[in-house]
Amino acid sequence: MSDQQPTSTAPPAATTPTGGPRVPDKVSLDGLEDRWDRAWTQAGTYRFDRTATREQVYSIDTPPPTVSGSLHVGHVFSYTHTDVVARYRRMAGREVFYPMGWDDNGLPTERRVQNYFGVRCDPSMPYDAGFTPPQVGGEGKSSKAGDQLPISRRNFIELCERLTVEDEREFESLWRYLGLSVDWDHHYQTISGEARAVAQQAFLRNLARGEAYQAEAPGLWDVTFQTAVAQAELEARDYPGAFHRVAFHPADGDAVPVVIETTRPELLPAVVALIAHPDDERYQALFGTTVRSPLFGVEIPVLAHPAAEPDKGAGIAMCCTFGDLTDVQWWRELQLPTRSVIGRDGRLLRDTPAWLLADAGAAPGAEALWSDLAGTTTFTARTKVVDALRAAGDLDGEPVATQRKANFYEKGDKPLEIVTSRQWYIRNGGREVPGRELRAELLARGEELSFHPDFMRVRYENWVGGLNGDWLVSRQRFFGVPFPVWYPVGEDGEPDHDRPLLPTEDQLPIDPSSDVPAGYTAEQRGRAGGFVGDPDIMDTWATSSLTPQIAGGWRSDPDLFERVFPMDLRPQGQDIIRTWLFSTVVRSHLEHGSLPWSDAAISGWILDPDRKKMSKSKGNVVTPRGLLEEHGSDAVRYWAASARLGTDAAFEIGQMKIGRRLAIKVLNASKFALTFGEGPDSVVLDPALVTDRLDRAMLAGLADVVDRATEALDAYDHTRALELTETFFWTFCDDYLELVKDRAYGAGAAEVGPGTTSARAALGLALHTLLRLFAPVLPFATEEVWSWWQEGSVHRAPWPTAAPLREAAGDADPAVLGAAGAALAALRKVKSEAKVSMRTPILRAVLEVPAAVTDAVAAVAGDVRAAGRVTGALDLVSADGGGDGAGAVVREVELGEAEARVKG
RNA sequence: GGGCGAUUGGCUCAGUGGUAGAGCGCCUCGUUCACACCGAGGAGGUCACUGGUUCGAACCCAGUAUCGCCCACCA
Repeated sequence: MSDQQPTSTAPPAATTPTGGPRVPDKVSLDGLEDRWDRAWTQAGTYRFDRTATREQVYSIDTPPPTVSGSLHVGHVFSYTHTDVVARYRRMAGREVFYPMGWDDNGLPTERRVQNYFGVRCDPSMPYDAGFTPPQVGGEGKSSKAGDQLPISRRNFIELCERLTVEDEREFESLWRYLGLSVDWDHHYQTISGEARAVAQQAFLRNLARGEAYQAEAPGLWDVTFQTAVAQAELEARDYPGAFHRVAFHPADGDAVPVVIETTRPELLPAVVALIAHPDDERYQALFGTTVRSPLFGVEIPVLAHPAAEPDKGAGIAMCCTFGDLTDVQWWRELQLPTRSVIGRDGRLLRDTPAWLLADAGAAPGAEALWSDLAGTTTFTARTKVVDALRAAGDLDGEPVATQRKANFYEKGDKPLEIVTSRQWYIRNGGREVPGRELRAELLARGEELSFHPDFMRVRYENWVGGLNGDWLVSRQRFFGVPFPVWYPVGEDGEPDHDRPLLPTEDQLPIDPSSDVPAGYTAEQRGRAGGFVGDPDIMDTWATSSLTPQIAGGWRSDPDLFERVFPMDLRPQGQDIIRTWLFSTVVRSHLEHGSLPWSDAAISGWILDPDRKKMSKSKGNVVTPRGLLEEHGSDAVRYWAASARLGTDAAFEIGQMKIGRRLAIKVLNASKFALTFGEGPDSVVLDPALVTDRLDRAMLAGLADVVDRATEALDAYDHTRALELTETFFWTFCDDYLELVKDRAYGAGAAEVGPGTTSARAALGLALHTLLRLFAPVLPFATEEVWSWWQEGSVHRAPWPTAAPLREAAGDADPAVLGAAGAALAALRKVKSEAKVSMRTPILRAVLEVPAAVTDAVAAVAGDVRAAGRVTGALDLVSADGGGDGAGAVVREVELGEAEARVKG
C-alpha cells in the first residue's frame, strides 16, 4: 500500500460524455478502501429500508465485539464471512438488516474503566450528577481496589459509555476499512439504557411466567471474583494435587480404621459422612455404623450410595459440604447436615463451627486446631491438617502427587469452591420441572435450526443433553445490568425474598440501588418496614442472549421488530455455542415461542503457523489494521472467504497475496476488456450480438458457473462459489482474452465486423457477470471497475442469472473454450521448450487434437491462429483411439524469427 | 471414558465410487503495446496405516495411529 492517501472523495463519473466506459490509464488498489467507504456512506448504499416486509428482509444477528479488548485477525476472518453472506443476499434481492453491536457490558470494560479513571463501582453510593473522575487515562496506575474511588453504578456506567465511545469509533473505522456492509445507523451497545431495559423486561417476563426464580443452594463460586459462576462458564483444567490416605476410626470401639483417599484433607472438618457403593462387599459391614473423623472427632455415618465408585480411590469417599458436585448430590439425596467451613473469600471461617466445639462432642483438641486453621487459605489449611494427621498417626503413608482436573471459572485462576448462596436462575431445561419438558423442547429447537456446517449441531445437542442445572444468571458483581427487583424489609429488619417488589415495564431501565419502588420513599431504604434493592447484576449472557431483541427494537420499535424477527442468520464462533447461541435460543423460545433465527453460521479458528489457536498470550497476534493496509482489504477478505465455515484456517499471508493478485487482475483484465473499442458502442450488453462459436462457448461456461455459484451461496458455501468464479476467471484471462484479443481489436479490418462485435458483446456480458460474482468477496475492486462503465453500485446490482448468458450462448458447448485453450497451450509449449518468445511466429504447424473436439477447434481456428501467432498453415489432425482428454499436441512445427527487439 | 472434526505433492487446501487436482513455493524460459503486485512451460504425490465391500476405493465399511476441539472425569 502506498503512503499516498487519495484526495478525491467522489468516485469517477461512471461514463464519458459519449456514453462509453471511462477507464483510468493506470489502475490500482491503493486508496480504494477509503474512497469507496466514503462513497457508500454518502450514497446510503447499505441503508436498511425499514418499509420492507419480513419476507423481503434478510436479518443478521451480528456478534457484538467486546470493546475494551482489541479486534484481532480472528474477528476479521469471521466478520468477513458474515459480510459475504450479507452482500450476496442483498444482491439476490433481499433487504438486508445488518446492524453492528458493541459489547461493553462485562469484565473487560469494568476493569478498563477502573484503571483508566481510578474508580470502582459501589452501588451503595448515591449518584453524583457533577462527578469528575480522579484521573483520566491512568492505564494500569490504580489497579489496587483500595486506591480506587467508590462511585455509584450510574456514574460508573456513564464513565463506561464515555470511555467506550473511543473504542467504538476505532472499531467502526476498522470495519469500514474492511468493507463490512453494515448499516451504521443501526448499532447498539450492550450497556445502553435500551439494552438494560430489554434485559430487565425480558427478565420480568420470565419471572411472571415462572421461568425465573430464586433459590438458596450450594453452587460453584469463584473466590477471587467472589461471585457465583454458571455451568457455561466452567473450564476444566489440570491441577496439581495429591492423594492423602486418611484413617477414620469406628466410633464404637477400636476396630480396624476405615481408610479413605482424598485430595482435599483441609475439608476434614466439613466431613458429614463416608460413602461407598451399596454393592461394594468391602464395606457391607460398615453401612449403618458410625466413625469419628480424625483430629476433630466428629461422629459421622457410613452410608451407601450408587454414585460412589468402587474403583476410585479406596472405594469409599469422604463426603464434605462441599468439596465437589458429587458431595452436593449426596448431601441432597441422603439429607446430610450442612457443615460449611470455607467462606466466600476462599479462606476457612474465622469463627469455630458449632460442630467442632467440645460441647457438641468433638475431640478435645478440635477447637485448638481450628483456631490454628481459621482464616487461612485452603492451601495453608491443607498443610496444617496434613501435619496434624501425620502427628496423630492417622495419615496412612505419605501423600502421592497426582494431576487432577478441577473446575475453574474461565476468567479465574483458582479452582472453584462450592458455596451456599441465594441466586437467580432461569429455566433452561437443565433441571426438569413437572409439566414441562423444556429440555426436549430446546433439543427440538436445535434440530429446527440450520447449522452451517451441519456437524456443529452436535455441540448444541451435547451441551443441552448434559446440562445439570438451570441457568444461573445472577452475579455478585457491581457493574452490569441490575435485577429490577426490590424486597420489602420486615419489622425484624430481614428482607422478604419471597415477595419481591417489581417495577412496571414502562419504568425500565431501573437501578434498584438508586431507584425506589412504588409506595416507598427513599428514606425507607434499608430500614425495618422499608425496602432494599436486589444487590446483584445479571450475567453478561443474560444480556447478550437478547441481541436479536436489542438490535431489532423489540421494546422500543415494535414495527421494526416485526420486520426483522425471527432473524435469518446468527454468525458466531464455535466456542460460544453453549453460551451465546444456546442462551439466545432459550430466551427466544421462552419469550416468542420460536427460534431467534433460522440459520447459524459457525466460523472456525485462526491457527498460527504452529497449528495452535491464535491468542494474545502467545504473542503472535498481528494487528488487523496493519494487515489490511499492507495487503489491501480485498486481499485479506479473499483469504478469509477461502476458508469454509466451521473449519479452522491457517493464518497465511500467502493466501492474502493471492487475493491481492486476483483483485489487481480484476482491475487490469476489466480495463483491457473495456478498452478494445472506443465510443458509445464499444460495449453493448446485447446477447443477440454474440454470434461467434468461441464467444458462445465461453458464455455457456459462465452460465454454468453462475448457476453453481448461486446454489453454493444459497447453501452458505461461499468458498465453493469463490472457487468456481475464480477458476473461470483465470481461464477467461489466460485463454479467452488471449484468443479473442485480435478479433476484439478488429485487427486488420477497416470496419467493425460481426466477429469483433460478437467478441466485444461477449466480453461485456462476461465482465458484467464476473464483477457481480466477485462483488461479495472483493467489494472494492469490483466497485471500482463497475464505476467505470455502470451506473449505481455493484453492491445494489441484481445478482447475476444464467438466463441472458444462455440466451447468448444458444446451444454452444462450453468445452469448446477448453479445447481452444488446450490448442493454444500446445502452441505455447512448443515455444517454451524452444526457449523462444511467445511472440515468435509459427510458420507452419501440425496440431493433434482429440477426435471429439477436432470440429470445435477447427471452427475457432482463426482465434487460435491469432493468439498463437501462426502465420502459415495450421493443420489439425485427430488423435485416433486412446486420447480422449482435452489435451492437444504439436506434431510438427516450424518456427519463424522472433520479432526484432529494441536493442539497448 | 463418550463424541465431533482432520490426516491428499515442501506449504495452504479442493476433490463422497471410474485413469490423482489447484494455488503458493521450486526449476526453465519469456516479457515492458491490460497486468513485474507479470506471462508461458515444467518437475513434484504408493491420497496416515491395516483389513474389508466392489469389476473398480482418496472417496463406502471396520479397526489402528497422530493432531485439534467439545463433553464427562474432581474420593
